Amino acid sequence: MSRYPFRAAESRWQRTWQERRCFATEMNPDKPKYYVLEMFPYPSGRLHMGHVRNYVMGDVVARFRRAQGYNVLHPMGWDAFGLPAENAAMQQRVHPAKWTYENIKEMRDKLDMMGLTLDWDREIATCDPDYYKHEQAMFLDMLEKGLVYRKKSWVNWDPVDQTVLANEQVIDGRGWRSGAEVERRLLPQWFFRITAFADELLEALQGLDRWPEKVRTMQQNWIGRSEGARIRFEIEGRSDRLEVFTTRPDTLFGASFMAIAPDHPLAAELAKGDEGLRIFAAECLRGGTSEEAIERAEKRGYDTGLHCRHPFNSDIELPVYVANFVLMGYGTGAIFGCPAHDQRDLEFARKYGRPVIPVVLPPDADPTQFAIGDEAYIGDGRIVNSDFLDGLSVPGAKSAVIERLEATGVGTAETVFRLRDWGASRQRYWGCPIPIIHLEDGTIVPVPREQLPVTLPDDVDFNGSGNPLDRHPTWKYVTLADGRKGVRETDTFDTFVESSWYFARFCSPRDETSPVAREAASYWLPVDQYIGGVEHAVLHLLYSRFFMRAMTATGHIDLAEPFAGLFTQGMVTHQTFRDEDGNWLEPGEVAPDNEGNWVAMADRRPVTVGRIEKMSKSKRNTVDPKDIVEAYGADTARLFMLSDSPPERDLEWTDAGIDGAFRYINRAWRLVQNRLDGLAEPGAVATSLELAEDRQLKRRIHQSIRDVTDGFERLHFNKCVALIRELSNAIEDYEGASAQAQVLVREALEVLVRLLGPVTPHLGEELWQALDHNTLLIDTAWPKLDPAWLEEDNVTIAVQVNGKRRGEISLPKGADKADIETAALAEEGVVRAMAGKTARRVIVVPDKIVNVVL
RNA sequence: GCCCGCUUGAUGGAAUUGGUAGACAUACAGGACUUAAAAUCCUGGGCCUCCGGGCGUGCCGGUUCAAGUCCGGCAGCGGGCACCA
Repeated sequence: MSRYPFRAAESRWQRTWQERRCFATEMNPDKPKYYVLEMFPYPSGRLHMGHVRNYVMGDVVARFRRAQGYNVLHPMGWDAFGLPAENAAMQQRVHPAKWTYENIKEMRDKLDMMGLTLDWDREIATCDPDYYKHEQAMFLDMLEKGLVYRKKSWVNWDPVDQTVLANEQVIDGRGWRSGAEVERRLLPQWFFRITAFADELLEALQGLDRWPEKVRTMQQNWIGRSEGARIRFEIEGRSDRLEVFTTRPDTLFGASFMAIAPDHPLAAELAKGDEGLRIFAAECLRGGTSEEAIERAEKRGYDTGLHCRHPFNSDIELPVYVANFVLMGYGTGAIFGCPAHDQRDLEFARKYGRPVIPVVLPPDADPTQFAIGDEAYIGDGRIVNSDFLDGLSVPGAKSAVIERLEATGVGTAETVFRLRDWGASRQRYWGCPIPIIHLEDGTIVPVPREQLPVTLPDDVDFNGSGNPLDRHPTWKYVTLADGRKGVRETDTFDTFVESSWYFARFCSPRDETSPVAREAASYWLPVDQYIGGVEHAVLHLLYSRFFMRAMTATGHIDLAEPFAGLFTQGMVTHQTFRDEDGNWLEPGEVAPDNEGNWVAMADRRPVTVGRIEKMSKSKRNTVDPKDIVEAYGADTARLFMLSDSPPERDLEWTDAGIDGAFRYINRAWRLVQNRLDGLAEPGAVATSLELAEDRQLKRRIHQSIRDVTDGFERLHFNKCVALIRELSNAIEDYEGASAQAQVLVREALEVLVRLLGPVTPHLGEELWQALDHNTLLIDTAWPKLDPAWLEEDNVTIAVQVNGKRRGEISLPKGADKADIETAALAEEGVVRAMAGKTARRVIVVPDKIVNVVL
């Protein structure tokens, strides 16, 4: 039994594609464009299965769209700045640049073995000054436009990585990379004013109809828009006011205390003269948020002794507390407490003996009986105990209060966002330098444009704590043209800055004068299909949406939404194994013994089969793509990646699965080899078929074209694979041998090979050549659907009696209702099930189903 | 706590607008070929059955001639956010 010689074939076709420069892309206004992009990798040097799944999906889309006649842009680059390079520098004494570029080379080679249609002419690495010089210039443009600013702020400090983290990088109070508990520090930082676009970023989510609902919801929650009112309370004995934000101004008459955050300016001021308050505030602020998850249940407060005056009723006394549950980072850092209608306020009021005054009466409640127990009432109802608001609904009362607040100058309607500005400074060497100079007199000036880029120094000492740039003996000292002296900003950008615009750079990757050439950008952007992990649902995707708006505001581009279509693929998972001592074992180190129990191959000791988890080095459950490609070929790996599991779900890696894919590759190859004899000439198409079996195969061919096309368009790769296998099975089962049959088989095989092309491109080329074509499959058009052949001659119609299937009838398609009913009532199983009774009603859905109701 | 998603054979999963549940695979069982094994090919199967049929898409209820699909409630699993005023 001969086998498909995949090793020779794959390297031969990869060489052919490369020699003919098949994947080099150019603008062509006469063709519709299609920009497909996978989230670019961090060049760790290791290509893992998650990458492979991601890039294979993108490649299928690229090849499919190309066959459909699109001018496809499918580039690749490297998210090359970041901590691992610096860590490697410290541990292995290798320069981050050297380490990074060596990894890039390594990963490029590994990617190439998958047979991807990447246009390497457009390759970019974000650590290249030719890339980041544009980023520095854009930063200065944004600074001029007020989209960048510097402010001292509390930051999340990662004590292990010795750097600042963005809020998005803090997970459960721990650094996203180091896992260390985050501390708070007050540092001057550069911020991107993402909040300037808060409303727009939220509104525009509506239009992203080719994004997963889930991602849009996550961004919506992250931006977190709340409508309410800002109210200024008079403080007895002081001239200043206490400003609060509330979404429930309708409950203003239910207020019974005020609370401010421990780090509120007023609290800080009072703490100077109040030792107890200072200790209390310090306790509240200590530590990360993770420990607080436990003590969260407890609401704690400190009475400042101050009192606020209720804006509409001077009889209501409002003592001011510093409270641990009020956050400085949201609203104004101060609230009025309305215990009856807010759970936190209720718990606080019960503890500190503040009155609980219901002001919203639930619709079905008895006004004389209603009282608040352990649970605040947060629903709608009729306003009571509230002076001029009595009798109004909640929304009605909101407007009425705001109107009165504005009339009396006490408050205003206000919308606040949970979203905060993006702190982008990092105290690290291996990042893009922030092009700023701090002069001796304390002023801060941009690096003069003609001096850009500010490049990183090569001679750096990585042994020491904090930022190596800061310790460099000479790099940071500068003298301006006018003689003023200063030091460079030694912070570098968060690496999310680079990834916020790389997709735009791919349009004109070598442009010297601008980040993106206008013409190229307007031709290629937006990205039509972006594919990557859902872990970037908020961070990278939100920053990129901001960056396009900021680049538009600074005149670099004219685009709001970078990604018209987004797809988030699932992870690649694998079974885990542990030995008796609890050590993780690699899949290659274990095997089932004769009784089917898993044992370690080395010493035959029993092994526990653990959970199926994401492939990771620490669990040792990874499979190296290189091993798979060497053993089975790239096409097998590609096919397996796309089979069975829907792409948005996790894919469990199994040996049985890869074997199954490998078997199909060989089977498809044999199918073509076995049919070559006597086959009609290339391109032949069967017409006017008489035999039923011929017509059936012809119909199957066109159904396959229709359904596979639809499947690829919706990225339903698993269904496409199943459909292609069905077509293979149909061709295998077809037994016709006439001259006409040889034409039909020729047509069927050519369609099969073209449908397979995006998934298994090397096999595709091999079979296309075997079918006597001297063109490349990569240059061949997608098969054309002829809807005329989709029509069935006869249709099978199921017949139900009282909703239960009792038989089926076969009739010409389009038979009229009366004929269908007659045939259905005469069907043997139907007659038996009716047992002599008369049908009360017969429902006929032509060509589909009949239901006889007794 | 709040928000979102998911739940279909032994397993991964199919099933446009409600219209023959289980496509396509994987695993398994039986057979063919072989000295033998691998590979390959063929056959089988949701479960139960007195062979008429009965029951089946997490559970309970509803709408409908007809529900995996729609509605209400519940449970389990997964994910996101989390003292957001």
